[in-house]
Amino acid sequence: MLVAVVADEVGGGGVLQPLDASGRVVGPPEPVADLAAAVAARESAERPRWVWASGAAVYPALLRAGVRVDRCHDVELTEALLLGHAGRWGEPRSLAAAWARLTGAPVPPDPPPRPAAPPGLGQGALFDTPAGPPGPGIDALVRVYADQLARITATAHPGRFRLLVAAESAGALIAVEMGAAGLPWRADVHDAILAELLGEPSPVGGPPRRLAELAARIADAFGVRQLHADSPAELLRAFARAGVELPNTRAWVLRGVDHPAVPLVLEYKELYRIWTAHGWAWREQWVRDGRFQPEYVPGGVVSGRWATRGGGALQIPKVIRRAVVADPGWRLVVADAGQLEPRVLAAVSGDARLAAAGGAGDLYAALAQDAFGGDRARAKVALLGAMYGQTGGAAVPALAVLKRSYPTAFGYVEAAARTGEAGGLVRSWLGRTCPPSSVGFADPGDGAPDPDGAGDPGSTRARAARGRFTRNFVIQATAAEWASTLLATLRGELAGTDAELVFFQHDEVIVHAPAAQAAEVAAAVSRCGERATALLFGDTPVRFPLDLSIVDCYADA
DNA sequence: CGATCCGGCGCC
DNA sequence: AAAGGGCGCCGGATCG
Repeated sequence: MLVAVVADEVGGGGVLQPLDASGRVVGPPEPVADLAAAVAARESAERPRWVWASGAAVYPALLRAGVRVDRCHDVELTEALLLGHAGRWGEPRSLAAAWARLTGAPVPPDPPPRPAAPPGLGQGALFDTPAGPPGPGIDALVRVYADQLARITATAHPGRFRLLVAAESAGALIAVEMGAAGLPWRADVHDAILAELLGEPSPVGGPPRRLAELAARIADAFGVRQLHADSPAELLRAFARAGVELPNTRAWVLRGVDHPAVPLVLEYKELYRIWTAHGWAWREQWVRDGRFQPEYVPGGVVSGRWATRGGGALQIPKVIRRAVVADPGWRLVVADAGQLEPRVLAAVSGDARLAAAGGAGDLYAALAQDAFGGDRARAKVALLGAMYGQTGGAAVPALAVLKRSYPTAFGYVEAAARTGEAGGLVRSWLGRTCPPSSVGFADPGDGAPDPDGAGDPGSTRARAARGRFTRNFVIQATAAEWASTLLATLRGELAGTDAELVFFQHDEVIVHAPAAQAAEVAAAVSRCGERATALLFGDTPVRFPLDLSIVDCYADA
């Protein structure tokens, strides 16, 4: 059963429209005065798949009203996937835009992305329904949905694309729920970490004690009175005065320099970053009532990975993770898909020999045993180099071994690279399509000098970069699909329990669960990993094992 | 002056 | 050891 739903602009009402399995209207539309109540009643009665314009727009208000739904079809996310598949990446994806394309009307641009809102803000209905012309009605929604079903059927692998759409739509629900739940965060532990690393905070908002000390010692080492160690330009000048010419001040460049300031600068950079990116100001802005509540953006990355808006949730430094602590009587179930991308390559390429290695718990070790004379490090370098497009350094001989022993897998990523270099598009396993090369490049031919050709899509350098991007895309995007599928099935398993999904980072998921349920949750995560593998790849010999731990503190996982 | 670019680094 | 893919975020530098 399907039910299309649109929310009124104001007042909390809306319209429901039952559909049959093929998207055809069944009976008249039903205006309701209390949309949340109507959705809740229908959900408990028949668990329909809800068809709506955008989960990100519709679901937060429902969730605030205490209504959870099991399944949905997210028209906006689906439109983006379908446009990409048709090589029309970047065209407006809103329901209004899709409706306009269907009727030949002028296509409205998508609204600009809303800026990041710290917790406590953005919770009002005001933010969900910004003032503007009324959106398309229920008829438009129903017809765009039917059109999307037809376009999905016309894709190269409709079954896979349906799975992609379902996982992407589920992701929209999970993102809203996970953002609302938040990651358990102990502000007192966070402060203790900061005090230990940085010393006392400055009362006037300046650098904390240890940073100030380091800055003074760095200035001393250069024999100057004062120096902004966080300014790359000043650092370069200071090193130049000391007779050291550097191309930049990146950490790995500095590590090769013999100068007494180097270890101080490296320590300064590390601590400075923690202070500015995850220090006291960050904690005050993003942690409320013991929870860090970032806003997740499913499909926010072209490869299908999630992004976040504000808070840097996907870049929490390891040292700060000690502040992520389960509530008393609860546990964190942390699951990490180890070696996900090489396993994806083994599965999608159809390379039987690599797939056999992928059946092992340690793929790199199996590879080493099979073809690299037992040298695990070399096997790892070869596989990563093949997926990232590495062309130089120690990876070269290892890549030659890989090419000889696993020609099918090697050929898979090579073909993706050649397609990209030639200006073509590549797709993930389920059918997500990469953006065209024009995206992300400045308009060429504006007469600006560009000696190395970095910004010119036609240059050798740009073509090579494009090849590395498409090479990686087919793997990274498929890995994201495996992870989304796991997440969607796990959400289903956790429904009706007290356990909550609280974090998701590319290939890693955290569930906050009552201690007594933690073992059961861990088993569920395992099952969902196996189900994701079967849904994507059928009966592949490749395994996708999860590193599972049940801990009080994220840092102990 | 604010807006935008860029270097640098955190995560995967 | 060196360097390939994807991001977000910060502050400094620079632009208009």
